[in-house]
Amino acid sequence: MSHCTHHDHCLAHALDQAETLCQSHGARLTPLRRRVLELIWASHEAVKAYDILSRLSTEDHTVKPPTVYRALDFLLEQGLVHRVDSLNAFVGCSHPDEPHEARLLICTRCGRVDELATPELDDAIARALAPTGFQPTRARLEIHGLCADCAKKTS
Amino acid sequence: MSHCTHHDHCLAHALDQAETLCQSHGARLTPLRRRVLELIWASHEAVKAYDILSRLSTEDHTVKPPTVYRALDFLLEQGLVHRVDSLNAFVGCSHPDEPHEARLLICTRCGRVDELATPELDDAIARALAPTGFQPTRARLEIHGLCADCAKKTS
DNA sequence: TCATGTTTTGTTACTTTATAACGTAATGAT
DNA sequence: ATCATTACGTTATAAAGTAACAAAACATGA
Repeated sequence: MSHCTHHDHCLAHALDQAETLCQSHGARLTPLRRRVLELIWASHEAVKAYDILSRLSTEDHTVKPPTVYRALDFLLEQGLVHRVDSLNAFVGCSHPDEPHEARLLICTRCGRVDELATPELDDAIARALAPTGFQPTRARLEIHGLCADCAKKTS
Repeated sequence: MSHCTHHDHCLAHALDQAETLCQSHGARLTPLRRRVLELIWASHEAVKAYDILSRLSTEDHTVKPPTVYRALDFLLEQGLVHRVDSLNAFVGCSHPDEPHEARLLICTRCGRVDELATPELDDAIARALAPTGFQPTRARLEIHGLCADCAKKTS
């Protein structure tokens, strides 16, 4: 998944997974919601709500902001996308089958966003939190820098 | 610092530290910038730019958004405040003397924002990152939940 | 099947958050 | 005092997000 020579596969896989997941959750992946997810998965970069809006607009001029934000809300609820707070943007979740917090690696050169899924990190956060008495409900980590590919090219 | 019965001390300390730091960095903590910092330190909660704006406006009606955002940019550059991406808001940095990444604990009940400064966490992030080849420049962690005080009250 | 409640989408209007661009004033160094 | 630099004022606009209500689609039991 890290090197994606045939991005169509990522896209198709993401959509398949979304269908399956929504069915098992009794959630309705409507054509609109599916289309938005598709636009988000058009790349591995974070996509802005208004970019989705303008792309949808070329197909259907009636689309307005609430349409997009509602679809995004749905996708967020289903865990199919993550919001990238530091960019006001949205990115497809690479493993929506098991719910998790967003741990994002954001390349400042190519824009690619990857997820960092390691239990060790979660443990470390839990351990750091323990002595504080803080009861977490949501923990989001966003790391900016150069992805491995871009680091190579730049060095 | 966690229990702050006399918040005036936090405020005074923060402003003193800011003066010292700016002097040692050759940066100018102008009255305006100082006032914005003061407003941010008026509480331990994250403050929105437009709230700062409206408070400043009661003193001086000429204040416009760029004024506030420029002051905020300065304070961010100097490491005197952190931006809370998940809230579009700003909070005073509790230890600006040693530069660091934002690791924020945000209480969803009382609004208080604290910093979680443990080298172990930084190490864990570095270790998690190592095998990916990702070269980080910025890493922000924002944890929402109940602070120790509010957790007690709620349980 | 059709009446009914629920969910989804359309629509209008607006709020909140943030920045670009350019002019003026204050400051500091020589 | 002059000049360069930095900070601040001002106007306008861009970008991001939501509230509120109407219409359409769907689903489900009588």
